[in-house]
Amino acid sequence: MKTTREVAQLFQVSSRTLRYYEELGLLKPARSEVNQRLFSKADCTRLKLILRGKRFGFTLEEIKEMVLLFDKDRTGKKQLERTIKFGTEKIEEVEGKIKELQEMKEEMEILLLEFTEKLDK
Amino acid sequence: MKTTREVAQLFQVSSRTLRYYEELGLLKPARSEVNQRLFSKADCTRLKLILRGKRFGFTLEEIKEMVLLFDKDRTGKKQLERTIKFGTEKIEEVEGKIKELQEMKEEMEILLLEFTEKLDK
DNA sequence: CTTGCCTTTTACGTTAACGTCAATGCTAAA
DNA sequence: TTTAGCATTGACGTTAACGTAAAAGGCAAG
Repeated sequence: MKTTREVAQLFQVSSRTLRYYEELGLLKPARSEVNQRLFSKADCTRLKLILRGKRFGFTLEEIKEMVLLFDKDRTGKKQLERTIKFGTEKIEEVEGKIKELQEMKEEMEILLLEFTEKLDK
Repeated sequence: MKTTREVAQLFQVSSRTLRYYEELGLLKPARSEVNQRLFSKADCTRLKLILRGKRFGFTLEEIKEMVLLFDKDRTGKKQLERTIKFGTEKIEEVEGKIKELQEMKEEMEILLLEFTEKLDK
């Protein structure tokens, strides 16, 4: 169990950010006897997911949607089917992003090559 | 040469957004005799780059930096070298993002598999 | 010519994602 | 016991990226 300060340092975010994520229902750290936040390993994993989502331009609302869907124990068949559908969609989105990034990379490499040639001659 | 409305529709952004990008120096469309914006093919290409950057969570400031660097004719050797260094860094960033996305995809696929198995039995 | 639809600039409004500050409280050290 | 160093909850401030409304003008149709 880690304190706010520890987690903040570990992930390079402010304590305010952690409180904000809790406010939005993205994190639910336990509390000590004196009401201090205690982050479990699961909380840290979740935070990692949140920060990764952010790095790819997802909003916190979108991230919440994803985290909550993949988090809860989906028992009912209907629920399970919806989760699977959602997951499949998200995976396709990610695939699309990967393709786009690869295009981007190639274009940048071509540009870079041109510049390098200019430099060489 | 396309008008604001045409470009806006084509890229699914508002006219305000186009004006805002011009305000920031990201776009520099020509003007007609009656002072209306005219977007060349180059402007459209640039807009495409901007929107792609946004989709990956870059801020408009970062995008501006990239667009301007890759845009201008870099003549001086020093300038060229700096551009190449910057470009190399950016490509590495993109590579990192691709890797991370692939990890993300794999994790999601594992999760999905678990859910699917639950459903099957 | 005037009505309607487009554009322009100016300027204030809005929302997400925090930053920052104040007031309060526990507690370990001096 | 007082001082210092943490954490807590409000609550107001800030910034990026636009939205939106107002005022003015071009121009083609009726």
